[in-house]
Amino acid sequence: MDCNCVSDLLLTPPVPTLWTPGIAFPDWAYKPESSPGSRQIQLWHFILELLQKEEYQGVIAWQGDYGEFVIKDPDEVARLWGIRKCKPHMNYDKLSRALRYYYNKRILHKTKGKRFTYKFNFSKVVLVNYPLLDMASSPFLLAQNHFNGGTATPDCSPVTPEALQSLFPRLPESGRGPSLFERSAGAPGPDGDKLRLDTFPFLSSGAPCYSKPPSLLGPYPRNPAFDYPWGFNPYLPGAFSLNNCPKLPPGSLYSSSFYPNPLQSSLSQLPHPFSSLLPPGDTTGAERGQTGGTNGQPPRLCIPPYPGSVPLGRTELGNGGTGVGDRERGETNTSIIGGGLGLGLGLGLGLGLGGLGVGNGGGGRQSPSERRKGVKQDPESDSELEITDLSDCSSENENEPDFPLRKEPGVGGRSHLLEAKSGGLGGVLPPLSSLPPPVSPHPLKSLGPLTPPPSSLPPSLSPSLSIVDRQRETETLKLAHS
DNA sequence: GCCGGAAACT
DNA sequence: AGTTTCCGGC
Repeated sequence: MDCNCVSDLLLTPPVPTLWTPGIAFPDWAYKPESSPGSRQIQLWHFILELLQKEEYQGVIAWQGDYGEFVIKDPDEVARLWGIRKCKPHMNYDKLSRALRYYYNKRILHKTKGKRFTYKFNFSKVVLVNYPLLDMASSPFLLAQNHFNGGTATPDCSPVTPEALQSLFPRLPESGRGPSLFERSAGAPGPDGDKLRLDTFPFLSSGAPCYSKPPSLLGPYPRNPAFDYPWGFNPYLPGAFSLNNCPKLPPGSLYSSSFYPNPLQSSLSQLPHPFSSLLPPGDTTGAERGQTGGTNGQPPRLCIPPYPGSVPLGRTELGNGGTGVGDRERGETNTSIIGGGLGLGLGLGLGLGLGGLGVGNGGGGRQSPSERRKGVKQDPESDSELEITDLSDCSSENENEPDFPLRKEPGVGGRSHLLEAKSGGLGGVLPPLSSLPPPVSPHPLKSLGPLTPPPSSLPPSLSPSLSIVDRQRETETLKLAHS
């Protein structure tokens, strides 16, 4: 029997579902071209997913520093992961091994001295998620530099609303609070909207812009405020569902209602350093702990007051950065945008969101005991087997027992929990009380699906294209169009 | 508990 | 590639 995990649901209907407005992780993020199974959820995705859900707070939760989380119930997390991956024998030991592989990738690192505590390197996560982002011209980068306190170079042109618009042509309009756009009279709709720059205070900067940001050239001193400048927004409703192992109606997993308006949520949850720059009146309703949820759900984010604004600037970071070298270990929290960009531009954004191996099932895989000479008993024996909603999640090996199941916290109620009306974001935001320390959300993340690659587009416009190629192509197309 | 090598699996 | 599985070592 096959394991109907996420991949199955994601693979058919190819793109549309994935491009549902508001989806946190666009289709391309899953690197469909990389391998047949590239859409399978990755562990860190899963971790983030758990982290953002209140029902799993007792299992795993943000704690401590930015991006730091504690696995309160390792066994349970492992079990859930096992369910997701259809690996009945998953345990914390194995899961943690997988987590350790993230050390090298700079996605995670261990918080030394704290049991079961890890920390996300959000910028890496972001980079991984935004391979298409033109970092070279992205004003966001500038912001980063600004926040890093770099020095200016003369050749910076301002970021115009038009520029932003071109960068993020599909920025949706937020449903509540200050709109991200100002409608231009003549041209309603996305194309007629102008991005409200005041909504992106962090984009502006009178400060310096760099032809080559220092932060890209190497590690920079740790500054808590900038640890995760483009952090993955742990508050964002997940792009994943815990229970996609069982057959569920696709809608329950990826319907637009499942996701909040990412733009709104992201922007309203500006990264810590940026959020502090928000104009007092410009934080969206979601902020300041208002009850603002459109669905009556409490807002889940808290944006600090706005100390002032900064002028705009644009940078020309043509060549991104240098590669990042060494792995980050321990508490040293370096990297971030610098390293990330370097990796992204230099290495072609190596990490993909997608895992490999389509759901799968099948396979004539040897059992561990067969594989190894040593006969080792699986600690998770069949003794406590139970079956719940894993019915469709067969083990990869017919001989293997099913999952030892415990109750799944809120699995059933999650979808409604996460429900958010399109355009509204409050609904999915976690309650302030459950907020981890302000972690930087990633504004771009929501902008992500800059444009779902229309099926009509030439194949070359596929996500697999390099940033540069893509850019060129896009421009070419534009020209052709005009 | 945590680490990371090694090999296998998808 | 991203785990999964196992394992020896600290």
